[in-house]
Amino acid sequence: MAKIDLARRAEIGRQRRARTRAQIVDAGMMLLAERPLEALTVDAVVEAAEVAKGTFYYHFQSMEELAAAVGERLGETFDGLLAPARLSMRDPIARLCFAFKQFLEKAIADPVWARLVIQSAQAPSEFAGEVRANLKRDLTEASAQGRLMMHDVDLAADIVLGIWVQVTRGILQGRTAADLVERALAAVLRALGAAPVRQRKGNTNS
Amino acid sequence: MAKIDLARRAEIGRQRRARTRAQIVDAGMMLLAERPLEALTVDAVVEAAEVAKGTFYYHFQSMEELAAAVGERLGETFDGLLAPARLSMRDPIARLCFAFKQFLEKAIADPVWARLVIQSAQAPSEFAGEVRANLKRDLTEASAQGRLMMHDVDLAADIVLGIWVQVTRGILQGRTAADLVERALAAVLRALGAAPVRQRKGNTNS
DNA sequence: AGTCAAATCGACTATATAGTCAATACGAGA
DNA sequence: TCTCGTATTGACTATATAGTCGATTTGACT
Repeated sequence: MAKIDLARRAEIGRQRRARTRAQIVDAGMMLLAERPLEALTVDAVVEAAEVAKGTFYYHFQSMEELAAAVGERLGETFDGLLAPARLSMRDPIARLCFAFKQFLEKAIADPVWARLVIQSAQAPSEFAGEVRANLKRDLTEASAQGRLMMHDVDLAADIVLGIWVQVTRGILQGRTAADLVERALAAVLRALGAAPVRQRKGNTNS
Repeated sequence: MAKIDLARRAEIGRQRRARTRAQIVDAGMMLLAERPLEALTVDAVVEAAEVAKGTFYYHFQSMEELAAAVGERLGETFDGLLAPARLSMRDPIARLCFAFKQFLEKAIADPVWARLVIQSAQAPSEFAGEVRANLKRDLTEASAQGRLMMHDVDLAADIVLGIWVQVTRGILQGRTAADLVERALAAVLRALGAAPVRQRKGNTNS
């Protein structure tokens, strides 16, 4: 008899499971920040996560699956960084500027995050694709408003991404001059042929 | 006695040795174009080069040493691409434009080369440092002539390199619009705040 | 304290990779 | 054809890594 509540059991399990899984993903983030996926071993992950090998395979089928989980977590940090922009900014160029600054400032404040971003930017991952898609959306909108000198949106996206990634690399190597973020942003806007965001009726943020 | 000419013997050996070594470096270039050094195995190299494992270790102490040799070869292709510029162009911005165009056109024509360049641009290798140093030299000279809106040479270098690398990535993914190279170059010059090279007395190329 | 399903553990087998070395092949000159 | 210094070979050992699975622990609930 003893009709135990199985659903409850499962719920408890899910919580414990989530904690351990998070440990493994944390370790994965740390390690993927310093070496590419192909060079990362399961043994290294389980040692860093302080977990047995079997536990890894209980949570993930392969390293690729872990990498996907790390990518998802990274995507969440992006969403967190950009949340204010989505709410209040209607101007596509203002959004672009805000995101660019946020990303560079985050990179300055959190080198592990920066390294992870750069590693992820290498391979065409799901995460990289999403960033690019959002960027292209803003650029297309700005272009439609006649605010850009460039009309090849793909090229424009490559220019923004390229400068972003390379400046982030520079930050990791200690090239952090005064006003770096503002200067880099100004260069991006010049490259795009976009005037710095001016106050227009109801277009900029609050 | 039979006083055999030992120097001659060594010379013969050196020739055979050089052939085999070149085979291994070729294989290394091919493989390093598709995966990072940390993910490359000696077995994979010797299989691709069609030599025995012992032969690899007879020529190189480690994979790192092979990577260095590949880097050197890559550097030679750079020199070859830029040779015309060194001879005739006194204008630093003209040199920069020429190099930028050469590199992108080479990337379009030779995807393996492009992949290898991008992989090498990742880690701060000796090769990457040299490209950066040359670029900074030209940018410093241009800045001294008052031809640049930017005065942070490191940032300027990051902008040029970033756009170059990202556009090259785009090329590898099939984003090769018409006039891509010219448009990308124009964007770089706008970002730097440099007017397109105009004919000045004795400053441009022949 | 006892129960039990879920989660965790770590020893174990398979395979892959690094690095070594004695044996062999090569080839120009004697 | 034979010699001999040099280059090449591939089998071999040792180590690292992937992936499995039965044993063990955990913790809410009874």
